[in-house]
Amino acid sequence: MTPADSAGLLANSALFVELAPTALEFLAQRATRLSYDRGRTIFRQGDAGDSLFVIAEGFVKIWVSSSDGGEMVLATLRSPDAFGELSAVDGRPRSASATAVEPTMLVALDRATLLDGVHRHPDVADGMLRALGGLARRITEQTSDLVFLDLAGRLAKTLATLAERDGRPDGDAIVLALPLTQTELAEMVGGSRQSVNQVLKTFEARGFLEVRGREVVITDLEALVRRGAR
Amino acid sequence: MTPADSAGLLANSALFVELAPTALEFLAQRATRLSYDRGRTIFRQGDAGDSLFVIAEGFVKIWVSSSDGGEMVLATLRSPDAFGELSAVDGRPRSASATAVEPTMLVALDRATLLDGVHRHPDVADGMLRALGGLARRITEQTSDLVFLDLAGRLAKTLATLAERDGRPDGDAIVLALPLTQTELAEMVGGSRQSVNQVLKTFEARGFLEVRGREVVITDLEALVRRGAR
DNA sequence: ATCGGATGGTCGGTCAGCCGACAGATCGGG
DNA sequence: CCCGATCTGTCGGCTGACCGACCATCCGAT
Repeated sequence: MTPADSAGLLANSALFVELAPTALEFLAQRATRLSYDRGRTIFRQGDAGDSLFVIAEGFVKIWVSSSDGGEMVLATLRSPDAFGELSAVDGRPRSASATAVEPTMLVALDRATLLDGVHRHPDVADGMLRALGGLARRITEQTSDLVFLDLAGRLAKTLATLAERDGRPDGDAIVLALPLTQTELAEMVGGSRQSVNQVLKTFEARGFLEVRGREVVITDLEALVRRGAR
Repeated sequence: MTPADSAGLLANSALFVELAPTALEFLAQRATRLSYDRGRTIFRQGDAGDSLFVIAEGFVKIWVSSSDGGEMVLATLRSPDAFGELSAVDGRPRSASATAVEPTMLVALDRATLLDGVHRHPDVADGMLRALGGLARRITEQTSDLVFLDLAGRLAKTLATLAERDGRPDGDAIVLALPLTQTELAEMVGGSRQSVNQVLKTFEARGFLEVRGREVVITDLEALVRRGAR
């Protein structure tokens, strides 16, 4: 991947849309490229590290863990999403861990480059501010969902969101070929694996979806959205 | 309150520490001042509005509500804390509501001023980025607490945090004279009023604290912190 | 001083969701 | 293509926490 490729990628990410070509070039020339095998850790909660990553290809999960082994998945991301913004912005330790769920290629920008970019090109600042704002909004919504919705509601909402982003239309239905196990799905909604499996089955019984091995075929998105509404 | 007073206040807030005098003046001259009676709504979730507020005096709670009447308190703030950053940064509707819990005076900066400031004074951009980063970190922690900690753990942690910020030392103990009802305390930790009351009593029985009407006297902060650790 | 609405304290009944356990299905590396 | 490891599906017991209900107390306003 050449710097020109990086520039094209960065221009796609929500962070740097509508960035002037000079600003884009400034960033692209200082970007580094990394690749990770399936299952590889990109960084760990508590680590030092100040890079921001933009996904060129692959699938990444962002998660936190508790001292007694529990895990919670905060987000699943694919190209052209970005992550690692927090440490890049404030220089403090990673607030969560990142793992490549599929073979993944990343473009990395370090803190110095980013701050430099912010100072030289105000549009970069705008992009970063919008990105952090979006992040804060998403987490806020996740927090209130944990309080206001029951497990089935949270699962319905999560599936509906995944369907919109990752779904492959197939007639009326939407096929979700997620690289996620039910355990990981459970960690996304803050529930146990067993309960998620059970809810999935009730959704199937009600005709909202079909579970086919690792695939979930959503047959009634409307109903799912309704079930996940507050 | 004069623009000079505003400048002094803004300089105190975490947002604009170490800001050059010229940048500070730029903001202070464009700031407006507002006051709210106890119980007054500052803005509501879903409203249009693009101002950022810095608290000059008083006590503000930030909260979200569900369609069926539930409420969750995301944060309680006092001088020189700031809020409303999200809409100020991205121009989208308010992600939460803000209410003055005590008589409150605010200094307001609107989106146009802020973006202008970001472009003219890179240090303003730094401050905003740090502020949003801190916000995202706090909410992330709150989310994982909701998943990993039980009600008693969340309450212990919340009380410990409040003690650090709002506590008045009294010998070995720390007196918390919160303008919060137990219902509001429950909304802060995502529990019911009755359960919070019950947990409070078990903490009292174990000698962690004493409940004296609206006041909570923390006698064993260490124990509380331990109970709230993951 | 008095009154009414808000707040605090407490009790059981009920239930969503956790957990351990186990069998069968499926996956993917060699 | 094979085999161990991982993942799915399901059961039943257990319990943290919610919820309605009720009374006592407090506080601010008249």
